[in-house]
Amino acid sequence: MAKPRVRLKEIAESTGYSVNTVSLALRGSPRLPEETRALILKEAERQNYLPNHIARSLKNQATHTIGLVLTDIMNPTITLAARTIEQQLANAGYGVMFAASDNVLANEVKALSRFQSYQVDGIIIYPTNRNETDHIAAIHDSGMPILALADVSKGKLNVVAVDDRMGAYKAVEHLISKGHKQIAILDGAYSLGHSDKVEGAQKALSDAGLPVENLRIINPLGSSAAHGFRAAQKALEQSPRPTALFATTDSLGIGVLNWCINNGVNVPGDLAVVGYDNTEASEYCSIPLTTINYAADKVSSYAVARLIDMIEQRDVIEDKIITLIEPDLVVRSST
Amino acid sequence: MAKPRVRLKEIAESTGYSVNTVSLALRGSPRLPEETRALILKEAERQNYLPNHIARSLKNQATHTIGLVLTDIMNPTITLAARTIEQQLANAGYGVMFAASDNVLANEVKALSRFQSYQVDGIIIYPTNRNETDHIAAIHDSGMPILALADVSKGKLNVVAVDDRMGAYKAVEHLISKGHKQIAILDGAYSLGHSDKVEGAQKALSDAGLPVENLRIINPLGSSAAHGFRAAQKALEQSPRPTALFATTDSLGIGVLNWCINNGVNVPGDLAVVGYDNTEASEYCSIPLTTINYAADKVSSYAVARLIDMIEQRDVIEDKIITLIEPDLVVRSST
DNA sequence: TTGAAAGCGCTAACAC
DNA sequence: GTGTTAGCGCTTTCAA
Repeated sequence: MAKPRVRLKEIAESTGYSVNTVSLALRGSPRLPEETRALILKEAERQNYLPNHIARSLKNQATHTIGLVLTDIMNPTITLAARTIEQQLANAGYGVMFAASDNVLANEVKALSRFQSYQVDGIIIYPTNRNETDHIAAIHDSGMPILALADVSKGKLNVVAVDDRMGAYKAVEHLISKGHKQIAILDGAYSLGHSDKVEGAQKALSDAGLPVENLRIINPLGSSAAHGFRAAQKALEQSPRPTALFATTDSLGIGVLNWCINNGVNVPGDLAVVGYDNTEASEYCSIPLTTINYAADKVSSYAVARLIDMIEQRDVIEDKIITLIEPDLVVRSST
Repeated sequence: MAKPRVRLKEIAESTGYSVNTVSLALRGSPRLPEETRALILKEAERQNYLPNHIARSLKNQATHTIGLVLTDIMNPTITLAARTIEQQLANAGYGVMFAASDNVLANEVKALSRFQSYQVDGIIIYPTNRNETDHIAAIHDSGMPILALADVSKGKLNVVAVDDRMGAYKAVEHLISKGHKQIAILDGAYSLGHSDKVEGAQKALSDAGLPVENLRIINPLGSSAAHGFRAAQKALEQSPRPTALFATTDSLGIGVLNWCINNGVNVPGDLAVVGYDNTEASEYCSIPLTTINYAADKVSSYAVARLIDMIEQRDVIEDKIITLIEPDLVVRSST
C-alpha cells in the first residue's frame, strides 16, 4: 500500500536530466533555460513530488521550524497567541512544534531540550518562572535564537511582551478613580515569580497616596473561571472587606462575576471587578467586564518578526532588545 | 557567540573511539563493555551532547514527529484535545507540529502538504468539512498513517471520536423528558457537513413521536460565547417560540445564558438550555449548564495509541477502524 | 570489542 | 546548460 515517496531521483530518471538539474529547476534557478525548467516542473507535478524537508534541513543546517513553549495553553490569551504565532510563522514559511509546560519547570526543561535536539531554528517561550531563566539563557548562549513572551528583563533574553506592570497599574488606577480604597487582587502567577501585575497594582495605590496594605493578594491557584469562582469568597472574607477586585485574567474575573450572581453580591455596587486580557468572553459574559486589552496579535507579530530577524542574522552579535507593549483599559459595566 | 554543536565526532575524538562506537554506546548497545559505555556516556554528558534529530531522521526514515491539524483552536474543547495529545505524544517520544485550519479548506490542504514535506510519521486531524475528505484519504493511501478526530466514517479514514449523534440525541431526549416540544438548535458546524448533532437531535424528536420540524436549526456563524450571545435573540424570535435550546458547544450555551440574563429571560423557566462538551466553564458560569460530557482525555488517549500503532506497523494492511466514544449527559441548573 | 565505509535525499562547489 | 562529486550527522552492514 505504502508507495515509496517520489525523490529528485525519480524525476531525474523520467526526464533524463540529472538530480542536480532537477533540484535547480525546482528551486527556480536562473541558470536553467525556461524550457528545461518547465519540463521538469511539469514532471514533478505529475509525479506529485514533495521535497524531503529532512534531507534539505540536514544539508542546509536549517529546519525552518521553530519551537513554541507555552505554559498553560488552556488560558484563552495564550491559546490566541499560539494561534496567531502559528499563522504568522506559516506565512513566513516556518513550521511550528509546540509543547505546554503547564507551569512545571521540569516540563519546560524537557521541551527545550527536545526542541534543541529537533534542531529548531529558534524558540518562542512563555517562561514558567521568571526567576528561573538561566537554563533558557544557556541555550540562547549556545547560539539558539530565543524570544520570551514575558518580561524577564532581569535575565539575558530578548523579550516581546505586554507591559503587565503598566496594565495592572491602569486597572487599579481606574478602580481608585471610582473611589475604591480596599482592593483585592487575584493572581496565580505571583507565586511563580511573575510579580509585575502585583507591583503595578501596588504602585497605583502608592501613587494615589494609599497604603499598599490596602491591596490584598489572593492566590486563586490557577487562572481559569473555576479558580476565580472558588477564590471569590476568600476575597470577600478579607477584613476590611474589599469593595473592588482586580482579577489578573478575564477567566478569573468571569468566575468571580458568576460567584457574585449566585451569591447575591451586586456588581459593581457591592464589588467592582476588573479583568485582564480582553478576551472575547469578557465582552459577552453575564456582566460585561471592564478589562485590560492584551494585544495578542501585536505581541505575536512583533515576536515572530523579531525571531525571524534573529534567525536570519544568526551570527551578528546583538544587544538584547526588550519590547514592551502598553496595554489599554477597556471600561465596561463591571466597574 | 554561536558555539558549533557537539557531534558524535567530537565525542569520538576526545575519547579516542570511533564515531561508530560512540553511536553504539549512546544507544546502549550490549555489544560494548560496560566500561567503554560509561566512559563515552560521561564524556557526552560533559560536552553536553544532544543527538541531531534531523540526521537521525534522515537515516532512519522516521522523524518521531506527528502533525496535528486542528480547525478552531480557540474552541476550548479542541484546545484541551491539543494539550492532551501533545502530552501523550511527548510521553511516547514524539514531537508535535501543529496548524489550525480555522475551518478553511485551503488552509487544511496547505497544512497537510507541509506536514508531508516535513516527513511527519503520522497525522491527527480534525477535518474541516466532512464531505471533503478525499484529499486526506489520498495522503493516507500514499502510506501516511492518518487518524481523524471526527466521525468521517463515510470516508476511508481511521477514526477516534465522540459519538456526537448519540450525544445530541441524549441532550434533546433530556429536553423532551422535561416536557419541551419546541426546540432550537444552535449549530455552526452543520453548514460544514458536520451534521451528526442535528441528525441526533432530530432522531430524538421522532423517537418521541414529535415532528422533526419542531427542531429549528439556527447557524450562529461560529462556536464561541459571542456567537451564542448574538444568536440567542434569533432563536427566541422563531415561531412558535422554542421553550428549549440545544447549544452545540458550551461556549455557545454560555453566550445564550448571558443574553438571557441581560434580557430578563428566565433560565430554565422561560428557556431551558443544554450545552455540549462539558468544559470547565460550563460548571462555573452564571447558571450552571446542563451539558454533554466530551471525554477529551479519552479521545486523545485512544487517538494517540491508535496512531502509534499505525505508525509502528506501517506495512501491515489493516481495515479502517472507527472508534466512537459514547458521551454522557451532565444535568445541572439550566434545564 | 572496535572500526571503515556506505548511504539516507538533498544542495553546492566545481567541472565540462 | 548540465553533470559529477562531496558532504550535512547519523546508523548500519560488514570486516578486522
